[in-house]
Amino acid sequence: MNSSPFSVNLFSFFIRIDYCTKNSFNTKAKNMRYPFSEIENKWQRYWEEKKVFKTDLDKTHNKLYCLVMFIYPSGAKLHCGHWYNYAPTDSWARYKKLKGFNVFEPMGYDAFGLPAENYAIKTGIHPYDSTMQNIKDIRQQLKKMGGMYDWDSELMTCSPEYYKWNQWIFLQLYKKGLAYRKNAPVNWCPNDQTVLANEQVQPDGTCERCGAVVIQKNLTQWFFKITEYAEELLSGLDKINWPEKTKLMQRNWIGKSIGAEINFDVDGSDEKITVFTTRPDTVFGVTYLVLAPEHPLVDKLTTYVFKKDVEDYRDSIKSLTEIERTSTLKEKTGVPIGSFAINPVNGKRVPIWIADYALLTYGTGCVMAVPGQDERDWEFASKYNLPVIRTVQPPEGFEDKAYTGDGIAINSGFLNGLNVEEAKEKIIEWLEKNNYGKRKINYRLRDWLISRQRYWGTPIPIIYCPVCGEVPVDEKDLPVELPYNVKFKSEGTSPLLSNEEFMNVKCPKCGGAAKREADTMDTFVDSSWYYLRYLDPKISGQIFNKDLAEKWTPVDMYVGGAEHATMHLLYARFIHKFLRDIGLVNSDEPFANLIHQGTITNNGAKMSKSKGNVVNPDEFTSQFGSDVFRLYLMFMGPYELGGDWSDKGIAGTDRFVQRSYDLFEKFKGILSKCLPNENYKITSLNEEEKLIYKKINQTLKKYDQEINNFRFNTAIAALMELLNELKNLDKCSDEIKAYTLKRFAVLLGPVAPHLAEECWNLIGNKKSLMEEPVWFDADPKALIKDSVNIAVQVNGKLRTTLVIPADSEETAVKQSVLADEKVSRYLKDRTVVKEIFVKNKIYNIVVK
RNA sequence: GCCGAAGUGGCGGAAUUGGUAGACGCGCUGGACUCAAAAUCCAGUGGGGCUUACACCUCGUGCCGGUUCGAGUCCGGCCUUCGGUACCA
Repeated sequence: MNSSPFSVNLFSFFIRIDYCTKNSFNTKAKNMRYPFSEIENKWQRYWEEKKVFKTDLDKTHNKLYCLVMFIYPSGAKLHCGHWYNYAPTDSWARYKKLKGFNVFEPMGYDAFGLPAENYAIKTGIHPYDSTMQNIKDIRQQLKKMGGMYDWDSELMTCSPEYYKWNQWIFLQLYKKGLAYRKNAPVNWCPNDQTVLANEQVQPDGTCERCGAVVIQKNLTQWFFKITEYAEELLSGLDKINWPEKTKLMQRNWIGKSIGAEINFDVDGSDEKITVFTTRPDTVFGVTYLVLAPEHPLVDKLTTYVFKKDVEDYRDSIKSLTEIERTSTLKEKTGVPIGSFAINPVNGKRVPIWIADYALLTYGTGCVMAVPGQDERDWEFASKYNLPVIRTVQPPEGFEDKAYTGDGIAINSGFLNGLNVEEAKEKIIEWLEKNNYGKRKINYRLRDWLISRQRYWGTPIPIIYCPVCGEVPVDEKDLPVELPYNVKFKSEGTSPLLSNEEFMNVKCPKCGGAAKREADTMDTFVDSSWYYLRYLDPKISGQIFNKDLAEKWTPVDMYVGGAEHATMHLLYARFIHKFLRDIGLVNSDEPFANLIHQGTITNNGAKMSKSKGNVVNPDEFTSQFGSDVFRLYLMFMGPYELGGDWSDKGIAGTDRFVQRSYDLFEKFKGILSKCLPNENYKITSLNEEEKLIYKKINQTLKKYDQEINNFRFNTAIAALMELLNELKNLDKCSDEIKAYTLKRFAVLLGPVAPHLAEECWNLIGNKKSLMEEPVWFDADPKALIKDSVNIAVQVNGKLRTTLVIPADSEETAVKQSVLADEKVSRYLKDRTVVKEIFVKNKIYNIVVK
């Protein structure tokens, strides 16, 4: 080589490059100590080829149905939020499998829905095509995650074999009068161009899906009569193990109120006004009645003089949005209509008003106003100078406003002197006896509006015939297939209208020309019974395998987001109860246990494609592998809490995996050297062995408790503590090494499934861990502590800690306590007043 | 407004029935290895004080008060954040 300066430079330059490359290769090699990609592929292939996760559903002994809410196959694919939902739940399922349960964990696709259709409007790509593509991608991602899903049970709601049974359910409900059509004021989302159920409108009056402000429209729509089950939906909550807050939300949503209906005659008219009240005891204090402005009686009862005022008032209400109108912040408004009602209990003539605070959709749409006992009535009465009569004696010092508490009835004729509960009973008896009213329970829950003016959903199986009217499709003609060719222009009418071939049909009754219903069903119908179909998703001729459904439901563990509290989780309970009533299932509730994973946000906002803040798990799994990522998600914090996304700590779980793998590599094949006993006598072990033997057994116990209760973060912390302790495994006999590593590998099984299989295999096991599940219980003898640390306090302040033999009695402890200089110096020149001793915990001396 | 949950180091978070606050991890600091860096390993790591040092003292779980020998934990009154709900008679 020529030694010109140039070439020397060039040479050193190359050396440098070479060096860097080598180093970066080394770095990589270091990172690759645990070849996750190879190992994960290997075990995923093994599980799949050996059908390790195919559940034998005929074996119902120890059955455990573990379910996560199925996935909406959106274009954003799997994001961190999905992983956070699925991976820990899968770890729980694996834990149960290792413990010997026959676990069924299926996965499927909630494949109908708006986003795919909106995507079609934007891009022209058909919802079917985009959905199928998304499912294909998501299935691959799910497999890479390493879930133990039984892929033979996979289902998608957009297949005719599935949605046929949505239609079938519709027809069964229809037969029983539980699916019906009515004209009603309904929620309309101007952005999604469809109606929405009450449950799908957010508190601020926006659309649950897209956030647009929802408006009210009067339309004729299909409803499911969920209110028929209101009482059972309420009482059933006491029988299921769900988070209290979720049950409370459902209770509030159902909103049961107990009271009475009271009939008021109208002066000079044959009409009666029936009001609903929870406070019939206050009826003597009625000073006016209020009707909802839209109430049909208003037209009949408004007197000539008041006609214009009433019309003007109604117009002024119309210009307000529903949110403005129903906002509690807004001052109540109203006008009198000129008529008077007669109070049945005392014959008093009271004016009838209309006001925005009376809602047509609740109760009878008519309210008896008792300003003395109701805050809203008080506010209204003060504004319009209406009289106030107190009927319950307020406590002394009570200031000028409505009194809603308990007390003695006053100004109330034959009720005087009774307390609220007694008065309620007595007045209801009186009303019923005199035919002026009756006991009545009302619910806030409304019927479930299931029509959607959209394409990508289940067609409603109804035909409209000019002669026969509304005719249900015959069951044998199901499914009413969703045609492929339609125009995806969202114009507030159903896209199906654009397909003549679909729309025009012969009437099943008379054979004449008729039209199909062009609306589709709310996709929450699909998700109301999918857990039953999973058990035999290909079954034809019946909605699901009844025999298996009776054996396998209710679902033992259901995991999904809390945002479904008053939607999916309510609808599914309703449909389950209906299916029970028509003899298809034998349980009252679909989900026996429920857990909500917390929400993973990104910069404070929920991850969504539209917000552009979706964190893609692929970047982490390609760098660290699935196990490290799963571990990290579980280690982040309490599962039910969620939190804001940060990848800051992922290095910690990566190190844990690397170090664990190193340890097993180091003691590769240990089981071929020796077979460890079930347990060891502690006294036969050397000091290091003793410590490790105790630690592994303590960990078995702790881990078991933690993971059983979905406390993955502390379960993993226990494994990390164990691994730290295993630094000294070298100093143990081969038997103890084998004993410990066998158990450690099993503990890794749920939380790091691929790593665990590899480690299990490394130490010399032939069968895969998941193929032949193994679990070890802790040796109770190893859990016994022979010495404990007790805290020694003087006046409640920690002065020292002492190591003493476990279960030492007070007198023995006292000696060592008093002998300690750190303690005795605080006792000098003081008198001991009291001594508190808690065995194995604390010795506290109180001095003066 | 009402209902529910939660506030603990620089950060994520631990803490059985009231009994040694800060497990585990991240980050940071120092050291070892290296020509050097990365990786790895070892040690330290709540604030303040004091000491040559070992040690010791003191304050600390959103704020104020209470119960108790002892309070992150129980009680009363607030503050903040996040969910749910919105005139439901």
